Amino acid sequence: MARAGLTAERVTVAGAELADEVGLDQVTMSQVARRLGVKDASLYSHVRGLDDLRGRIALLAADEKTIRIAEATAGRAGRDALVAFANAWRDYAHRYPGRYAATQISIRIDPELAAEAPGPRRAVKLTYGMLRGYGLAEPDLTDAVRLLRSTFHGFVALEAAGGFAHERSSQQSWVRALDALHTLLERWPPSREGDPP
Amino acid sequence: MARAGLTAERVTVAGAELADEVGLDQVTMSQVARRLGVKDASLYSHVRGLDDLRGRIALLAADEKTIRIAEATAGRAGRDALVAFANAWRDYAHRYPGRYAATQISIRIDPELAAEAPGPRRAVKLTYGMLRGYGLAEPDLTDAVRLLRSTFHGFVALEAAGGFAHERSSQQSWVRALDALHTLLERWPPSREGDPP
DNA sequence: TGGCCTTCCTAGGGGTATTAGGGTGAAACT
DNA sequence: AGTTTCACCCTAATACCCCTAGGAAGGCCA
Repeated sequence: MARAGLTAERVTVAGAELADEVGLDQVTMSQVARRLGVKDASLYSHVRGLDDLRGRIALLAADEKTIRIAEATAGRAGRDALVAFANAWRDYAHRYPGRYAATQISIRIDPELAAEAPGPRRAVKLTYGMLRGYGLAEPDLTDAVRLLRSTFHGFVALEAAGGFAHERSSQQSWVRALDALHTLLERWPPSREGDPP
Repeated sequence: MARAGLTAERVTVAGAELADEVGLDQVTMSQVARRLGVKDASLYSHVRGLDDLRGRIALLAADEKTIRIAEATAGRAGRDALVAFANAWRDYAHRYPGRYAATQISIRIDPELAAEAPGPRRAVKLTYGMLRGYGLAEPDLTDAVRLLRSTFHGFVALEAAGGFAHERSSQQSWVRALDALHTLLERWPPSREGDPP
């Protein structure tokens, strides 16, 4: 009997492809095994179980997305960097919807596994770096990073959920949202009275 | 044998409660049936299946959330309305995490069922109404509505996923995000060159 | 060649979704 | 009151899924 040559990474990639094709919640051990030409029990030598597989898909996606963003923003600053960052984010979500959905479940990933993945940490650094040109200082910087991530994620999540009716294309709203965020970052409002540090 | 007195709505509510307790993806026909003291096959007289149940939970959540927002924003305008709107949204997501998660799957809900639910339509109206005081005209109005919804949803989604580390409380970032959105709405940037309507 | 580890298999237990069909309560009609 | 009707809930059966346990067989090294 020929060996299939499985490995944790190959199983993860097969799961990620399946997630993009049929949705993350349709990713099952049986389907992944079928795609790899193997019985489902064989996967358990490489992956602890379904939750572990989903966690690995999430970390794979986080790494891939971070790399795309890093390439897109390299050598850019200010508005250019913001637009490149945001478009790379959205492109990834559109192109790999299943993988992207996996990134939303980060709460219950094996910490040991997550510690090795550079994606999330690097993503945070990238976002801070992108904002360098706007001259924000802590804690405004952290607040701005969180606002941007929220808006980017929220936009693509609502797009994926069909939350935007078709009167106006979501592409146009996206461009205008980036305009708005850029001007917002240029004139970040000072903290109002009564906000303790 | 005593009748359990099931109905589509009671099944939906049981599913919603279960979703809040154990997570939406742990909501199963068997668990819901157990909670209602009934065999799982009995549920199929009231609900078409698991997907249908999830769709009903989503519509229930949309209605509930819209009502909370409507109550919170009644009689308010400008910044007050914005803050009340956003806090009602976030409170709902925190208090009913399973129901809230259900609202993200709106893409595959039975259209016939969705047509009867007033929640989504009313939510859109509410958002437009809240922005009335800022003096925006179409298509900026639609773009602003989408930006706000994206940010609100993205923030609570990232909070739920554990996306915000604990250096700075997410509550503080939330307050500052609302500040930022308010000033942004007051000075909505004009459309840049080359944006066709 | 012989031993050993890894890989993949078969077998099986337990859970879930869904359909088909039957019995029984309770209200409605005569 | 007796009967009919219908909605409700059940049992039974099929098919899929996750996961564990234990066995056979390929590849590596001595």
